[in-house]
Amino acid sequence: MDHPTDGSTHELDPLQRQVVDFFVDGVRVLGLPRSIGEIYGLLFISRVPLSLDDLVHRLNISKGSASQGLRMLKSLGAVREAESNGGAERRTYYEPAVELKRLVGGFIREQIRPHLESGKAKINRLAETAQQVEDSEQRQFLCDRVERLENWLRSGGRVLPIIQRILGQ
Amino acid sequence: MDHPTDGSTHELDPLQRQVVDFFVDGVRVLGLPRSIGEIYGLLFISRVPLSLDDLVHRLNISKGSASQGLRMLKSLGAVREAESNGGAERRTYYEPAVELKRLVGGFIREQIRPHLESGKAKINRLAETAQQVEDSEQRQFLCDRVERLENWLRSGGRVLPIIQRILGQ
DNA sequence: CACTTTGTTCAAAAAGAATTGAACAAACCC
DNA sequence: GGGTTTGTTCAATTCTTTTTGAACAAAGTG
Repeated sequence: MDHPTDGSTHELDPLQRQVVDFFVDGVRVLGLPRSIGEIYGLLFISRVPLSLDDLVHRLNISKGSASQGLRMLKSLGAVREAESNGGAERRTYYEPAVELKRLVGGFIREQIRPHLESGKAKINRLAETAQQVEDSEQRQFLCDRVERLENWLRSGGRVLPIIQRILGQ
Repeated sequence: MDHPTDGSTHELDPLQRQVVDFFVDGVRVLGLPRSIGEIYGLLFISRVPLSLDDLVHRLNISKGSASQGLRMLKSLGAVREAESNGGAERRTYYEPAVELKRLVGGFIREQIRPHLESGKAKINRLAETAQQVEDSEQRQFLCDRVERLENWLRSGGRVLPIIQRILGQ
């Protein structure tokens, strides 16, 4: 009962290592944990879908890490469950989404939009507070600043769809 | 010898607190440390430039933190040293850059471009390694993937100037 | 020069985030 | 039901990053 899904069971070969490291660095820039990069990287360079167990063994990470990592990658739309061949396979295998459009879209939806939304809410509260300041000079200054923040977020909101459009070829 | 630069010396008032927290959250999304958000936030909501000491006292952070935070903010182009009034002032005061264009430009230059560059370098090495794979099917697959990565980075490189242009009004 | 004021540096401590692993659930099989 | 295989959850641990604070430099002042 062994599982050499791709021709190799343990230990990444040097090229796989290079790719995994590339993605580890990549996701760190995005503020995502290392394991996410490892998992996605290995899937990205695999010709066949891999199971959770494959990931655990090949990357030397815990089942917990692999499970949580896959969950997040799924929520980002960066991996999907592969269509099982027969119906006789109960283990699920994962394959990467490799279109930049999808990856960027998922990241924006899951990681950026929510922050923009909560940012807007905070600014609204801020505007209220600023309105209540007695001193009119000071109030004017504060309202200016708040307005500037509103503009920032508006710009952010406008730029996202454009990014998505450009990255969708 | 006291320094109530802005009318208050200690303790942020509720509005200042709200703004600082807003920026603390904001910079965390960008993967920058909390202190950066605190410092920029307080400067952003101050009508007059503040000194390192002002920041230390008002934010309850260490001199070390304030010094390093200001250094980073300067390198990002997010704060600048204020023109000293007379010449009789040896302490330096800081004020925020409040144009989104500048902030985004600095972030792209300091945090994004370098990663894109090093990413390109890694992909080049990757391409070499992939070329040397014996099995021609496997080599074909790997080269496809590498090419895809190259496209991703190219797209990234193309999108940055567009973002900058849009955010510059 | 001795003394103060302002700011930087960096090793050590604290805070925070990710990973582990063991316990648990769910689904399948005999 | 009892046993196995697959996957999830979450408190405890480990690892990373940030912050602190004390020592140090630099520059001004009397």
